[in-house]
Amino acid sequence: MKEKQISGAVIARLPRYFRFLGELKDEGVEKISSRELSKLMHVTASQIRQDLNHFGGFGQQGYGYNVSFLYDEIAQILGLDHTHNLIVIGAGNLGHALAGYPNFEKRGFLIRGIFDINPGCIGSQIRGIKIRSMEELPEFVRVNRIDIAVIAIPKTAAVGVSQILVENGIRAIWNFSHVDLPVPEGVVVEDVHLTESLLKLSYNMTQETKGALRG
Amino acid sequence: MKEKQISGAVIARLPRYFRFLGELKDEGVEKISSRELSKLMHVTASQIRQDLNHFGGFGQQGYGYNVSFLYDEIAQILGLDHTHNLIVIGAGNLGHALAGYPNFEKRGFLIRGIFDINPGCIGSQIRGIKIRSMEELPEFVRVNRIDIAVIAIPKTAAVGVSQILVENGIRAIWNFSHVDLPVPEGVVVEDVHLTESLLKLSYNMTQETKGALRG
DNA sequence: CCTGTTTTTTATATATAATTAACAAATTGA
DNA sequence: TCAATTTGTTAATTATATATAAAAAACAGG
Repeated sequence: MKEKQISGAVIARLPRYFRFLGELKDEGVEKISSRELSKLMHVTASQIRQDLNHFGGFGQQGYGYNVSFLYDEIAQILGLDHTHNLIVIGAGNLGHALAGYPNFEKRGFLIRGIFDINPGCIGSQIRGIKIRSMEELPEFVRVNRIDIAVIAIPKTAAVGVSQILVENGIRAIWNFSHVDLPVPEGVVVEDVHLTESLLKLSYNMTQETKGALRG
Repeated sequence: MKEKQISGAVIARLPRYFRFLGELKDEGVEKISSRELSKLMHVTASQIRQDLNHFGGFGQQGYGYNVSFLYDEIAQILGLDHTHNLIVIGAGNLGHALAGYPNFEKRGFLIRGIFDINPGCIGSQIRGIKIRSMEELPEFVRVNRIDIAVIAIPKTAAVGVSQILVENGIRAIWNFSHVDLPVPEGVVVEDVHLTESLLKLSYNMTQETKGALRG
């Protein structure tokens, strides 16, 4: 009954476990111990065991973890046991790239629509999905029961659009705009701030250079 | 003389401070206290003060922080006081989007070349930058003193390309492929694994739904 | 079909790291 | 001059990661 709060750090590692297990599964590996997996992933075996134990005892003493079973369990934990309805806001370069990425569909994230303000591109298609005008957005989200919206528009427009989305029942926003979106309790936001990622890279590179100069 | 090791968590927050300070600067704000900034950024004032103090005493008691000065200081810490030479590997949807993003150039990240294996697109241009064949890559990196390579190609090719890059003196890789790149000491990698980000979003959304069902 | 040894998980304890709180010292501005 | 601010820094708290100990299962050999 009581909720065990799982830390964000653990959650953030889960998709990586999932990726490695998927690869092992594809290679036909049947079982793996935390020690073997730790060598593969370059994390401690202790951390792997503790992370997985937050969600249940998936392993067996003396045996290890069954790759296929663990893979399926993590898929369920990540919410991949059913499909999700997605829309992409913004048909610029980035929106185009995201809408055209086939791997998302493989995981059950189905792109139902693309929206843009530019009249020049409205009506054209990306991978068979029509680009619609922003005026259609509110009704489309409600009628098609859209779960997730991908925001790939400039920051000046992003906050306003996110409000419209929230008002019409969106449950999650994958935010690529350079702004922190204010959303009410219950709506989930995952930020991908590419510029910030590049700046982090720049910092680390600069530090390496300094280190090299010192010897 | 001795190196104070600054934690990754602090580094990861630095670009966000930089973003907010940039916005304040644009709005003409001259000074700000850690308390005001904390309200704006939704972090504790204590954390702001402690984070900034890792790099130096930029503030003044009774006054706060000078926005413009602090902005410039962080820019320097992030390595933005000089330009960087970039190349993009992969002229697919994502490579296209990244190569076409004007904000990177504004921050001093200059895209010097784009590379692809597809003969169909070699020779064409993105924002005036020619797409070249992969055979030209090694020499191009050396001759043009490329600092950073953006990897936007499938994982099957990514490891091989990263080795070529390292051999020719690349110092940092911004990795969008779904694989962990093995690089030697001194070469920096920043991963942007979009699928993993989406899975994290999916998990958090799933949890919210469960929470709502319980009431 | 046991049995002892090895493997490996799970549970627990310890160590490390990160965040928040507290406060003295400095500065401002009336 | 003095009260109100606000930093830099030290201390306390909380969170996270690692190491250790205990329990369970597997397996080889008789």
